[in-house]
Amino acid sequence: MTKLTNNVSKRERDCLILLKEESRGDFPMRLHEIASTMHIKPPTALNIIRRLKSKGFVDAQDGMVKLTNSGDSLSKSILMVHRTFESLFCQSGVPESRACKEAGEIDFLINRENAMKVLKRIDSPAACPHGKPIKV
Amino acid sequence: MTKLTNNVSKRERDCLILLKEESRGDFPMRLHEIASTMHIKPPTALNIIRRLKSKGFVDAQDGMVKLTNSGDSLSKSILMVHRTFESLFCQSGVPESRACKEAGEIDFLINRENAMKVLKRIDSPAACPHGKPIKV
DNA sequence: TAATAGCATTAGTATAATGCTAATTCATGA
DNA sequence: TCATGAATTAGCATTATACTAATGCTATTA
Repeated sequence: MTKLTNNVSKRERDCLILLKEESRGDFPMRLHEIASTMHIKPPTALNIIRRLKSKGFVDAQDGMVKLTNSGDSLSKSILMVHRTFESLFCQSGVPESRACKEAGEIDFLINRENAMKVLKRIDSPAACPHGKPIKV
Repeated sequence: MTKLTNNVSKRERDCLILLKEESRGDFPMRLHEIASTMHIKPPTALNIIRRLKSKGFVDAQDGMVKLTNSGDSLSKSILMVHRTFESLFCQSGVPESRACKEAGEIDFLINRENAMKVLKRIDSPAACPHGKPIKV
């Protein structure tokens, strides 16, 4: 596969973001919850979780899955990039939902520092179109 | 793999762009030339070429490889996106070579229409940092 | 307590993309 | 004619992605 900046694949990215956004506080997610949200079967989800675990981004035990500190900061970083580009697309006139989708395809591929520069270039909006803060 | 907007993978993208930029006029490229430029072995290059052929983006015969009309317009489209984002990164203060690399990771994933909107948002530069025209 | 329901996990399979080496074929020029 | 260079084939490996079927485990309920 392509060599990735953060060393996560698309589905691993999806899973990280899911964990970051769905887990309220320290409350971990269950495997079957992850699977159904991602529209995949539990064994497939388990596979993704396993890869994330081997990379040190999640802790998983008996189907309870949560981000490690490292996974948490990676998620934050990806979300920052995501919201930056989402904002760019929206400012450019791309409808919100398409902007979000488009940003999701690239947010895990773009270097954090470069995204922060882009954020300044587009006038440092404080929040993405959904109202979520960009700098976490 | 991820479902891609243009239905090409990273290496297929690399190969398309190579063919677009290296072929002078109708002059096709040789397989071994493609392979060495891409830093891969001929059989690996052949594989990529075969996939591109099956998607209708190149014609290949006896190691002579050239873009079809469809491959040519896809390349143009990817290059437009590439130069747009390269310009964005440069305008943001990312050094030219890193801007180019970063753009290359995402140019084949981003929708043409959305990129055109972004181009307007960043003041419609006529050329990318290397001086190549953005709207081909 | 024993059965079952629900969830996790294992095993096995498949596909696509990416890459390699070794062997073979084929044409061309010395 | 023979050697060289190039393309191609065959075979293999890895990673990411996804599935089904079978198994295991736990906790609740009848």
